[in-house]
Amino acid sequence: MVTAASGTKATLATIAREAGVSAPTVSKVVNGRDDVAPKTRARVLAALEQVGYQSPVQRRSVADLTPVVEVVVDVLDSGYTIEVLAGILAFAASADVEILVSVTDPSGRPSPERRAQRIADAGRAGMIVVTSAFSEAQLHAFRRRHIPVVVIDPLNPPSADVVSVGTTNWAGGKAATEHLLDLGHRRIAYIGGIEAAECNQARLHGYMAALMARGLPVEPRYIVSGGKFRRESGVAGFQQLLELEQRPTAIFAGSDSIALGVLSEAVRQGVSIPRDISLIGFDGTRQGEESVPPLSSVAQPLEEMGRAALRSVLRQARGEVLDSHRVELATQVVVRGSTAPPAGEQPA
Amino acid sequence: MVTAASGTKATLATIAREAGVSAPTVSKVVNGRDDVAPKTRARVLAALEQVGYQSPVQRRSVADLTPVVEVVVDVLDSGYTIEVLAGILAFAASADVEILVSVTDPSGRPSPERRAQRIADAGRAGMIVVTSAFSEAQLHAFRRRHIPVVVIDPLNPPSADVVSVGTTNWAGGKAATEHLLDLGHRRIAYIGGIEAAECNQARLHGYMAALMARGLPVEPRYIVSGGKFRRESGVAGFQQLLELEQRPTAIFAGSDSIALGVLSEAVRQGVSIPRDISLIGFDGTRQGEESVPPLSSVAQPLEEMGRAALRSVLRQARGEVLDSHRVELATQVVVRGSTAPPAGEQPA
DNA sequence: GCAAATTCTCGAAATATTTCGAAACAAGCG
DNA sequence: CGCTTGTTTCGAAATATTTCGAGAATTTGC
Repeated sequence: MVTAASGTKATLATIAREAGVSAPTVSKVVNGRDDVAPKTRARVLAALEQVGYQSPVQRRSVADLTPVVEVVVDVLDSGYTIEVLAGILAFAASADVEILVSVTDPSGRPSPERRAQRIADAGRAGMIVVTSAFSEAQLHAFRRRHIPVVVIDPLNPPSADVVSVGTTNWAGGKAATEHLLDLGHRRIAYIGGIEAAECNQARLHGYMAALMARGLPVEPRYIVSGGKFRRESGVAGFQQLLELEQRPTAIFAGSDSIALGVLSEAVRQGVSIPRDISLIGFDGTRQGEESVPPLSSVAQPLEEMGRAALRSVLRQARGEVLDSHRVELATQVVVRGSTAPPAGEQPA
Repeated sequence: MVTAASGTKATLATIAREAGVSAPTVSKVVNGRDDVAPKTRARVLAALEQVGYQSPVQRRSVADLTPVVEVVVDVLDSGYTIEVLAGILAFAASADVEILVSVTDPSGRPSPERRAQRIADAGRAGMIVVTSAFSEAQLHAFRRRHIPVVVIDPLNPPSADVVSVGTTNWAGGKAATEHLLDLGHRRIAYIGGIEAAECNQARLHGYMAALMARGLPVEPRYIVSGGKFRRESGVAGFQQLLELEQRPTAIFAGSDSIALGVLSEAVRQGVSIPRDISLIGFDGTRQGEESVPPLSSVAQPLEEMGRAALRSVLRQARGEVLDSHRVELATQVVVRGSTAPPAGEQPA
């Protein structure tokens, strides 16, 4: 992209001559006005690309203004999102960046296309997408405008050229299941979140891998999925599991929110946790820590993820080359009060 | 400020002639460049004032760009803050406003003065301060620049000319206490948050008013305070109350976070809630709703408060006159599972 | 199918901003 | 006090953006 401007600096007029249009038209393209025909726009864009032009306002804005990074979240009521956000904000304060939070309107009111357009036009230094599905096309639109994007725990499998931050979901799922196996459990259920989500798949497969490694069968009736990563999924999933002839003795929930749903439904049904059924969540949120009994969980370094994401965005904005397009932080099984050996058995 | 431009529209050149400088100089003043001598700047500013000039970028930015409102929070880990923020974001999405969140750095790194300066310069449409203490001087700085500010649940008592949104803390404190009294409790404790905070004082006085109205004495040993509105305060406060010779039979906690701290410490100490001790919180957060047992609480319409604050900011930004500088939304006692008649007694 | 109305494109002219260098002023030094 | 050097302030010229109107393209109305 670095074009050695041979002698003369690139000005609007240069581009205009190159593209065979007037200077105002080039200005309009650069500033994203919409009164330019697509064909003309393309021609100007090509010329722009060739010469590597930067408008003075652009030059200034990267230098002076404190950069603004837009964070897009889907819902704000999960402990997960909040802790990631807290990590981002903490790092932002020390890095002298401002954070603009927006919620993906489920109704998709400002159409995704327009959204992308606006974020780009508003001169954001970058964007962090938290657990939301963003189409490949949209992400591409940002890349074309050189706006760095980092996706945290992408729902869609991270394509090679999107930077993403996540955790070792597969390893975490395996570790959680192994923890339950080590306690002596053999009938272990998995209650998942959004079925197609990359992280859900990884956790589920980690769970299956752990079972298979011990020569245990994977029982489809013990795998519940189809909801979201939310309380209600836990409530519903637990009810479903209770109806089985042979109940599981332990449950691995795909998120802490789901686990908390299981927990409250268990209390309602008179099932004691961990005496009757052991329960382990995923995320390691503060909410899980504070429940009664405190929730065993696969802790993700949520705040660290937020920090890592923002750090990566800022690096990209500064034009540094990243070592890797995918950062995976380690998960860790945290044993608290919701897991115990199955009734009447000793740990293996 | 409305000056009838006689015939000719105001352009930079007009101002320049008026002030006896060149057009570029006027441009620099308008755009806040710093290579203009203070004296010259003043002269230009005066001419600008006279004619009432608005630069085209200004004209555009007020019309086109979606306004940005800055939300300043102190911590992001309380359910309170999050729900207020959710309310703000929900309303923002429908009102086509963007929300910039910043956390008040406890170290106060970018000095408050500079912060105010920057927020003003960055062209924010307004600002919402959540439960943070902002000095009168700072708020005044914003008012001078015509940037609307709304404070949610101010720590300092709201001065007459600052717009604030809050709830009926006194009435809520009274209602919570009355609920416990109605159940038959007579020894009722109060665990407060930040002692000097306006809302804490109001809740405490509501509590005292309810006791006094029934002819009951206010026992200082039943009033614990000095912490923050956080879990730890509940843990510590509960421990302190347990050491009393005559334990209270009911506790009114100054916030849900505090109540959750009490709850977990009670479990640890083997005290059953509500059988041994009744507990009621304040805020009505989702976290309280989801605890075991679910927490009785004085519900504040948190999301509604966020919405109300943003609505008020936008109204002010539009130049509308507000009916009132203080909005108080009603609280409501929500009885869930953590309150019951005292052991061995019947409700009155 | 054609004229009228509307919308879309684009560039000339008007306006605004940036760059850059030249005065004006200030400070250090022999 | 002259001279150099550095800094500030300002405007001419260069560059960029906006406005606005005229033609082209498209839709609408009949």
